[in-house]
Amino acid sequence: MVYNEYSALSRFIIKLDQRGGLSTQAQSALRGLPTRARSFKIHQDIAREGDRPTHCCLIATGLVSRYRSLRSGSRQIVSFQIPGDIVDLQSLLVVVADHGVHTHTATTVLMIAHDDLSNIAAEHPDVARALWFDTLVDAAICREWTTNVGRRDARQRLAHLLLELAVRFKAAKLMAVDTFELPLTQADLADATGMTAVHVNRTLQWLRGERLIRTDGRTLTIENWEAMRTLAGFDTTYLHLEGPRIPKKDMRLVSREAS
Amino acid sequence: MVYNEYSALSRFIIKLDQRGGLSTQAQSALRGLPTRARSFKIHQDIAREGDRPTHCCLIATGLVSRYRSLRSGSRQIVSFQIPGDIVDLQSLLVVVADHGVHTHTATTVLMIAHDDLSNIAAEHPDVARALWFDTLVDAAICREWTTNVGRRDARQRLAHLLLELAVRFKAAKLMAVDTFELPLTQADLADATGMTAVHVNRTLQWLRGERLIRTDGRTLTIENWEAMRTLAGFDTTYLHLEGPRIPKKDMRLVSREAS
DNA sequence: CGAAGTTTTGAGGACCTTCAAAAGTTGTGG
DNA sequence: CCACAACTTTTGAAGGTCCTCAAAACTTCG
Repeated sequence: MVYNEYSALSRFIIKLDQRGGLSTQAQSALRGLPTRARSFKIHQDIAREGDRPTHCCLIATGLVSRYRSLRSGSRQIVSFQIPGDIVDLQSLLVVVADHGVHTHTATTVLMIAHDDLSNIAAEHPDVARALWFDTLVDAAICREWTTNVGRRDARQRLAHLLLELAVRFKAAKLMAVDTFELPLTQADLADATGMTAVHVNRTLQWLRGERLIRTDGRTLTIENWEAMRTLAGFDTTYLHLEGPRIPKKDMRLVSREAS
Repeated sequence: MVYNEYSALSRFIIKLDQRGGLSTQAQSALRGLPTRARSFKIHQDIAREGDRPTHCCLIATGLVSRYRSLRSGSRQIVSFQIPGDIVDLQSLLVVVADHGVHTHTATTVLMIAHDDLSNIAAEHPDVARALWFDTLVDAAICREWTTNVGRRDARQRLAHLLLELAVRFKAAKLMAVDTFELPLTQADLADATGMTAVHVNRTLQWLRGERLIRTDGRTLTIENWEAMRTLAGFDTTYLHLEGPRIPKKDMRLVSREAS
């Protein structure tokens, strides 16, 4: 998987466009965004709790997680972000980060200054709407995670997480057929599902034994989608892949003065 | 606690204003919003999963929760909303609701048509920003809940939830001193913390025994804030009570054409 | 090739659940 | 205003899921 900066920005624009329909002006404005590429090694923190960032990070390549850490030393991963996602879009409005951002692979991001993004959102109502929608999907995924951790047992939890990642990779065209690279350790999966690494190990063995998944190194294959979906109670609605509600033409979220 | 419609809308406007500073024009525009009051009995569903709502609901009086229900019959509450909160602000952009809304007391809400709210957001950038910020705080609270359910034990979980509610009630000026009405059953607390009602009961007894809280019917008193905070690892940052980052004056999230 | 990290396995135990029933509270209709 | 039903809280006992600790096997990487 190789991406250059152009395709990273493109991926982002395509995602926004699929979701809400971006005007061609908005698209070219986004393409003109000043960005600065930055590389991170594996297992680095892109941001820390308490930071007051001035830039948003668009993931070009790699996999990152957002996490909260507790005084006890334990960690809860609250989301994964894949190429085309903006990490910390919320930082546009929220001053102080309430969570950290961690790389799970070598990662390149495009840094976009808050001011630049604000300006484009100001000039292009459809961009503002698309960005807002993005944060709403983020929230919906988070609600699903709360449900996952709160009310499902270990097997269901893990199955649900793996299905979510598979569906998101598919939607982002990062995955062919049923197999994808999942560069997460069992400890990472544990931090995302509220389990221990040991129990993740045993649960994965069970999923493999039931022929629901197959693993080969860091490659994961969903062997039996239907059984996985049934087991996990997985329903893609919460990912809101269908895009936002479009206001009637004269009811734009944001309108220019006259018109 | 008695509220009329006027104070409900006021409460909402005050909250937005505290958070971001609303222009006086924006405030009066919001005050002029056409609303329709609607009453719900206790234990009713204001909305269901799969709904496609056309209105947002501003809570005037009462306590409601948003929840997801699983095929297994269990339920996960993903947030509580109190007077001055808008439930389903996300429905402005997200077509199909991924969760239900349930009343825990008799509740009155002000229904605000999506179109009306969109229009005001379109004309007043500071309103659009305030609404967006509101959804971001919602997401931040959800991340904290995921962490709570995923990585804290029963005592910490329950303490954390009670502290959050106490702090939010205080911020909304719905609570004097350390005592407030909490019209939730132990089963409700269980659904919010991912526990069983039985274990909530035992955990509450422990909290009472340690003199951390006191209960009298549906009245809850935080007896020892400091010990509760330490126990739960509670830090108010995630509630973002300080309000949003304000873009530089010519860098508004949304700008009128000329200016 | 050695060191560090990851996966796997085992054993014991803790936390929390489940089931069941009693005690207490609230709400409703006669 | 009492009686009764429905709900909520409380208690007990038994058991299962998941955790902790520990160590071995395996993999990755410099």
